[in-house]
Amino acid sequence: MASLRPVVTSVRNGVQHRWSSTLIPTTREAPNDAEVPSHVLLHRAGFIRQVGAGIYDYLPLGHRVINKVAAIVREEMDAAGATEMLMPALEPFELFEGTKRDEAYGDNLFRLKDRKGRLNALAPTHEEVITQLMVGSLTSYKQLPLNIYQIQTKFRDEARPRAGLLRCREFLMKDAYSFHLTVEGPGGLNDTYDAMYRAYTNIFTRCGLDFSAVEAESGPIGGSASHEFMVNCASGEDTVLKCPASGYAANVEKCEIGVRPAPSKGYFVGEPSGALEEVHTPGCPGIDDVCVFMKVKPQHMLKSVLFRATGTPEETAKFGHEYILAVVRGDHDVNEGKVKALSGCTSIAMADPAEAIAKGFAIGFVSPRAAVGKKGVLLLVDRDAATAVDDASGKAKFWVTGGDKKDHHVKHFNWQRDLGKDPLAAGHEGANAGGLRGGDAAMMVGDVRNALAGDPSPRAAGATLVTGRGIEVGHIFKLGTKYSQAMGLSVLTPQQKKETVIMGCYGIGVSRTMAACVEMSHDEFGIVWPVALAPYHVLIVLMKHDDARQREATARLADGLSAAGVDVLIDDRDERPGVKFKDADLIGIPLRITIGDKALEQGGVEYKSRRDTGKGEVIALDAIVEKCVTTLNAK
RNA sequence: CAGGGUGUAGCUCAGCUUGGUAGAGCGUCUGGUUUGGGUCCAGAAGGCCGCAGGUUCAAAUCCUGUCACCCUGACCA
Repeated sequence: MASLRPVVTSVRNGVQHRWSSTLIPTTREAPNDAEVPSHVLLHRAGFIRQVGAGIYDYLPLGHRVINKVAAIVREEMDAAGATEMLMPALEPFELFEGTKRDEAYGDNLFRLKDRKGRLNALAPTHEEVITQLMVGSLTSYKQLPLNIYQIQTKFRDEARPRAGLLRCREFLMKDAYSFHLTVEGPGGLNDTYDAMYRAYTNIFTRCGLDFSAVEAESGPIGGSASHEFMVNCASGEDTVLKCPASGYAANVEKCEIGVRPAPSKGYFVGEPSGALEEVHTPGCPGIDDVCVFMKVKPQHMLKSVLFRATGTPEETAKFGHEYILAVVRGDHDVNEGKVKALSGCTSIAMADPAEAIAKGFAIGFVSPRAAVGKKGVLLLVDRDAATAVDDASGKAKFWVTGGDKKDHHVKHFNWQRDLGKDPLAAGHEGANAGGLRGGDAAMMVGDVRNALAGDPSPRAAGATLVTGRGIEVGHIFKLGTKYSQAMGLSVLTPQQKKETVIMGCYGIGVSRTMAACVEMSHDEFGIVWPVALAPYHVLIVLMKHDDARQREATARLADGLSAAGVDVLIDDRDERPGVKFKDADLIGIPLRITIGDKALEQGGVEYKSRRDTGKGEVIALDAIVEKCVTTLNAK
């Protein structure tokens, strides 16, 4: 039985797989609930199948792509000094209670009871688990810094899974956690954060993706600084803003706005555009409804959004206000992070409508006047809303805003005449000491809206921001001590003092990266994989699967390619040529070699790149391996 | 969570308004034909009409409930 003895080799060959021996269920039509290109194409090309809402099978082709992404991630993480481990997806629920993330995540956290009735969670991410592990493992500064990662399935009970692999309830993620004694200096958090930034740049570059690194909010994970890595793609669900002059880039939640020139006459100063007039606007609580009903443009409306301070009673008392009313122009969006920053209140949420109505706010019809004469209401006015003169036309600014009673709006609102107090009054006290106009301590002017294309850049004078769309595939955070503090992770310093460990965390959506790549790189015929992520490098299309000469040429070619480290898929199906070519375009392997009588008569085979149109070129059999390797390496 | 939509063959869908024993195309299987961009012909298999209840002599069809999935928003390391 010598022939059955396993052959052990250290030579790294590419694989040779046969279409007829694997599962590649291509379809002519996609299921009707697939809408985005990546979902349609990954389904049609036989990479994925839906199992439930936000839950997918990764078929052999899909799995190979996932593994290629993961391999690149591993190489770059390892090269950056991180080491891999594996944590469980199933965790005792108490872990999340300890850090209050059961509340922070809310319904997004999968909960399940075991047979003993104990509550467990399916992990959406692993800060608690790894911090607990470190509490039992780290004792000395000598063990730091440390950067540990894993590639593992994550669970999030998304309110609305959508867009195929782009927003799933179960997905594959690489998450890394780093531990430090200091932020600055050698071995500090900043060192590792920068190393991860470089590693991520390497990873997504090697994947062949067109991406941007942008400044971001850190979200419920908490922490101080954060960057998102976004695949640039018109169909992306996130908006990013960039300054072409300085290279500054940020997502819309984070993006600062440069200096916006103040109105020529000053904030709030100017004559009314007409007599204040009440308009009956039945059933029109929204800006869009009112604009249609009253035939005004959104930029002539004042939008007032009510927030409530949600800190502890002590925190709210210290803050001094219970509600915050943010006013922006009707065509602008309130930015919650900027409301927090300007107000100085760190925990706020949209006010509960019922509660707000009970407090006298006519939700849906609120104007800035609603903040006047009530106790504990801070009024924040965006710079673009705090004007009374339209500098472009030189005329009085025409404002429509809420009537502060149900189903009514007012027009010709003027800040000085109609606010109910003098917005120019002196007395800049406390939180309002920023020097901007804004009446008393309960009123401020500043930046509380999302940045838009055309806004001044915050990093380069004279430059304006441009917008693009992106798909988030990576996110790095400086966590600080949020988890180490809560869970008691500390080490002894050289001075023999206990010091709380400083942490960072670094995520990559592995399965989402596959989908983002398809979103970015496809055409009307199918997927166009970059070489690095393609499930196979070369597809050999065997025209006559039972022709001896063609089979022999195919075998020789496949051996040559795989020996050179090239992954080969052989389409050996008994199908008509048209079917095979259509499927070849659909699954998007970078290089296609057709073996048929036509080219063989000339002693060659037909060679075609997926990106090229047309029929391809005939290459001599003894030159084709080198041609493929050269082309693949050049990409 | 709010609003909207869809559940009929592996996939795309028709049939439902007006109740009468289940249809097409694609795919699959068989035989023939064809053989370089989703051939052509003939035949076959394949359905708890999402599930439960109700109305009726009779329900894919009407009514009630329920579940699932999708879209828009809210939400979202």
